[in-house]
Amino acid sequence: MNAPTPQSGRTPAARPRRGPHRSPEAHAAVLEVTRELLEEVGYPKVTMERIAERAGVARMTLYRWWPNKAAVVREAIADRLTVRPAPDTGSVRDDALTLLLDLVQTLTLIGNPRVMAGLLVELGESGRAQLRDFLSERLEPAAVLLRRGIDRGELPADLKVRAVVDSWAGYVLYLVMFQERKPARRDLADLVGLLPFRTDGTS
Amino acid sequence: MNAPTPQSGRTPAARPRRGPHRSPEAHAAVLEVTRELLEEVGYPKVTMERIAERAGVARMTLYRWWPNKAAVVREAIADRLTVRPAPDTGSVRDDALTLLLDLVQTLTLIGNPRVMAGLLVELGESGRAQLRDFLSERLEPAAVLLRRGIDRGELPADLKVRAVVDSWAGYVLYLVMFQERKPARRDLADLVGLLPFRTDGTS
DNA sequence: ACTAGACGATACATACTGTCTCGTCATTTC
DNA sequence: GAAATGACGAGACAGTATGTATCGTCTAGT
Repeated sequence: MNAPTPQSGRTPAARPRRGPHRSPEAHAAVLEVTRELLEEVGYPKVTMERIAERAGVARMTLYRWWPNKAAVVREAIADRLTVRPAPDTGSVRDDALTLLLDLVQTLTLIGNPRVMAGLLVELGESGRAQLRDFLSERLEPAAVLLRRGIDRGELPADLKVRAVVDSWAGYVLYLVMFQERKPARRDLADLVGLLPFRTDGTS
Repeated sequence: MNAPTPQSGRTPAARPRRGPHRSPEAHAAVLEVTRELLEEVGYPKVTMERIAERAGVARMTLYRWWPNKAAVVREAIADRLTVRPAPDTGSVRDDALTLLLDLVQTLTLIGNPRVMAGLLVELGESGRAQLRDFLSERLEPAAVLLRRGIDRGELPADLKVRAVVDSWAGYVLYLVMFQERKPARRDLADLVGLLPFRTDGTS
């Protein structure tokens, strides 16, 4: 979502500096510990104090690098999320399943209610916009995949790609966040099976 | 979700009591003000102090009737949610659209990120279970509607009802909560249009 | 050797939560 | 009416969180 080092700003050529540098171990430890704590005790009970203690740093050090708790949490999650291109094995049915399984993996972390809820709460307007963009970006490969299916004649030309993609995203988020259930391969296959394939309507 | 008066407990015959009674106006005002504040400033900034101030009661009065802030918020939202049966005009396509439009209305309140996020955060394990049950209950009519369609032959017998319902719920929640966009009638019609109607495959 | 600066420790102001106590006053029953 | 019941407001309080400021120390680069 955004830069890993909030303060460094622009230092394109990495001009060497005097004195000691920011400890990379501490940085990584903080993010790791934050993720652990989020899952263990839930957002409200993740305090700067607790993070500092378990990461083995002073609380001041946290405030030195992050403006507030929300920023720490945001970065802790952000550096675990990547976008992958849509697979292309020739079968929309198979590729869609692969893509959805992958999406489940991503959203199982971000969608964990203990994690996501805290984010949504503290994130404020701009943070929510970031999240929105992240999700959209993360879903683009699904749209690509569907359009490819249309081009190849596997799917009807008038398929509402947007509707399908949004319903897929919603499906996964709904199960993970609200039903707190990780959809199985079978569930996802059912979901894909709803698509109006031109060859052989049902499985 | 639960009882409107947390403390009254069991008083089946409403045995008359001496002295003054709990002010119904104050009670209603608190809930109303809480809803207002949730939308205005978001969960974290909704404090007991602010609620009390705007509702024109003492902070103590809040703690007299609710154990904590989460309880106030929960009740404030709960008394705005109801379950309605599935419509039945004879056409699954039309009925589904009606039902989805109605679902959007409900989830636009509960799904407002400012509201929902706070709930998820503070609600804890049991609260999330309540929410889960509420959503499931709220979605049951959709399943009924689809099964009716299958019985009447409008939809194939092997339709994965569960998958459709969950994807509908997810779709609406995703748009409302994450994209912060209220789906239009058109969008919902597209969604319904994805169903594999036996008569006339596409719209 | 010198020095910038990262880090830890500590103290601090502020804010919110939730508890407690007390005095006042409206309501309901006798 | 009169008395009792208890809802309410006001304020004090402890506990805990956030976020800021200051200082001394120690270390990695020049």
